[in-house]
Amino acid sequence: MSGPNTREKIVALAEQLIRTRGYSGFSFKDIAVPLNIKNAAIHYYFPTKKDLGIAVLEDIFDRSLLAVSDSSLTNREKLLRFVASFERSREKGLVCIMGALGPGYGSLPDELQEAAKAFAGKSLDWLKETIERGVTAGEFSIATTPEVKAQVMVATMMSGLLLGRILGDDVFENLKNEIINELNS
Amino acid sequence: MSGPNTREKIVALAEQLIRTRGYSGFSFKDIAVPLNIKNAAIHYYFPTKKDLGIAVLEDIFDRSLLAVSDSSLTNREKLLRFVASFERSREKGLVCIMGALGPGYGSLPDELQEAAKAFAGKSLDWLKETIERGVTAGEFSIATTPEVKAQVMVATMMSGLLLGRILGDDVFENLKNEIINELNS
DNA sequence: GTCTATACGCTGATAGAC
DNA sequence: GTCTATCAGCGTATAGAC
Repeated sequence: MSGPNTREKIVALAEQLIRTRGYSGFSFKDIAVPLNIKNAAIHYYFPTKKDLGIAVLEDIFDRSLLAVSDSSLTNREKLLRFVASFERSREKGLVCIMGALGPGYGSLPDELQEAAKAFAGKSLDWLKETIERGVTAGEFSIATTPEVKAQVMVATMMSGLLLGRILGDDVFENLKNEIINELNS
Repeated sequence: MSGPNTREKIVALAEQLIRTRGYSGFSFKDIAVPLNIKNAAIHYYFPTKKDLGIAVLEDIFDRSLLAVSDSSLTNREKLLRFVASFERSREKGLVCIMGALGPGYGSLPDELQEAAKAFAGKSLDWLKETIERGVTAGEFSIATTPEVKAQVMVATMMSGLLLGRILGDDVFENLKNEIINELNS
């Protein structure tokens, strides 16, 4: 009924669920029903829930790298794309994956914790290097180290999504603009 | 066995659980077992899980107001106390309550969503006013409006806790210091 | 106030047919 | 690949005894 790309549909829906309810907040049923499959079909692709979680993390990482690795872009443009990706999340009502996994982090399966840690580390490394290059190229300036600036950027955008959910779009917009404005100096 | 303050013990443990695992990540059993009571005893105090969640939120709000409402403090000192409260959370491995509820916000019971919204709104209002007064009194200066500055402050501290969990204390320290440094200008 | 007992749907997961 | 059938355990919640 659902074709040969069931696996991808499962991952896509699982991502959405994790990013709206958290890892402990979704079940196999939440995937099986909308996709018109049985939970046994999910287990065929992903032996355990943890495996599904890891697949989601890998999928997000691949896509976010792709969205941002166009070498014809300036470093400033890359960072703006990074910010824009949070804006698209906001529009869909999703929080970022780190924001989704952070609260329950300590009670996640070990492998999933490691995957999340690797994801976060690689994201911050990419940001740091992009900021570093942008500064060297004179595209913008920063008031602190590239590393701390990278942390401030994710922290602000991540919380923008979280607070935006609770308090409304204005908060997200304000936070986003703070980051963009600082990229113009 | 547990005396007349069972209710308070339940709320205290529930708070800890919500702030380590999220609302959907803890169960009545997680409370009953360590407290040596039966889950029926919890239901005696809190008819539903949602009621317990709301009680936790109210408890946190009362305590955080108390910690910060000493009128002999300068506004700058009050803000530093606000920052320090996140530091204590960090030491205990807890995220802030907004960070804990944000990810699953849309799937929380309606009443709990409203309580969280009210909590967040009141916290930001207090911050905004304290910042405003501090600026007027010449205790420090800000580069944006008090409202946006308040949002930046919570956002940074909140994410500090979330990212700190995944990536380690350094990240939290960096983020915290960014906020403190800006209070020295 | 706290317990025992119980309801009953949901949970992640498995075995085996097709 | 997907299904049916089934599992043991956990989830919140209730009734009624003490």
